[in-house]
Amino acid sequence: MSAEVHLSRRERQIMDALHQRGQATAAEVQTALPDAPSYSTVRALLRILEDKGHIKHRREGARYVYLPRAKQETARRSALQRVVSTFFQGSITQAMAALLETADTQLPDSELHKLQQIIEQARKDGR
Amino acid sequence: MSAEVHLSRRERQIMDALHQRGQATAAEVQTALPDAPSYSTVRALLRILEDKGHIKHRREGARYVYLPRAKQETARRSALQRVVSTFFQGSITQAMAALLETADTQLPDSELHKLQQIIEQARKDGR
DNA sequence: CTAGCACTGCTAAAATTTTAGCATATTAAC
DNA sequence: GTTAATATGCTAAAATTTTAGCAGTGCTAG
Repeated sequence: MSAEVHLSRRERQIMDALHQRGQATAAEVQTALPDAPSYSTVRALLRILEDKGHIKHRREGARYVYLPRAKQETARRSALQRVVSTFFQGSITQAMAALLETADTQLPDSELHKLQQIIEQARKDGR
Repeated sequence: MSAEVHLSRRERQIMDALHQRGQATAAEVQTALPDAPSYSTVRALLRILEDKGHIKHRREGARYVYLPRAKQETARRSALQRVVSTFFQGSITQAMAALLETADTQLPDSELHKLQQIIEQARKDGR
């Protein structure tokens, strides 16, 4: 379990695929990768990632199902923090504003309403 | 200018440093990198990134100041999209909710108020 | 129980990335 | 205009990453 924090290009791609899906078999990961490499390549990388402690696997019949070791919530949080600090100088408000504009189409009013409620709640909690 | 989209580990680190700062000299990039490599290593990578078309440089007296070639807004947008699709199954609302909780400390009420206004505006625009 | 299929483990070669160092250029001070 | 300090350009070696393929294992159908 090397404590390496910085993933290589392929390793990151695989972690992304797993985060997106929650879990996946080697074959699923393979098809999910850009410029999909050979099957045995994917398995080698999965083994490396497991070695490094980033993922774990569960046996399911004949095969392994891989999943991230960190809780989804933790992974989400740190991904967001990275983006906010790298691209928005740490301003959560700015990031949220950009997020609103990111939508391909306008968010449905119901979603916007939800957001208003969430923020309203945060304001109350803050007191 | 190879059209390679997927950056290597170091390349990504350098792009992050540049995005965070807007622009930087080779020396500044060097100190910004985790496990800072030698100066000439940084210069080599900067040249490679420029080759690939990801960054450009401006001469400033004796030295170069490097900066991302993509507009900040574009970079921000695609970074957010990646996070939303990888970690939030595409749900902007969920991402925003998580963002609110991400704050180390509660966001100041004034910021929350700003957000409410932004959302209010979005609702109006949506009509 | 056994053959066929689909999977994993491992090893080593290929490809890419990362690195240092030497050669050369530019600036600024004197 | 010389010199010292600080840059960049380039090349090739070192290190890491990525890959394929072979050997072995477990499942499942007949």
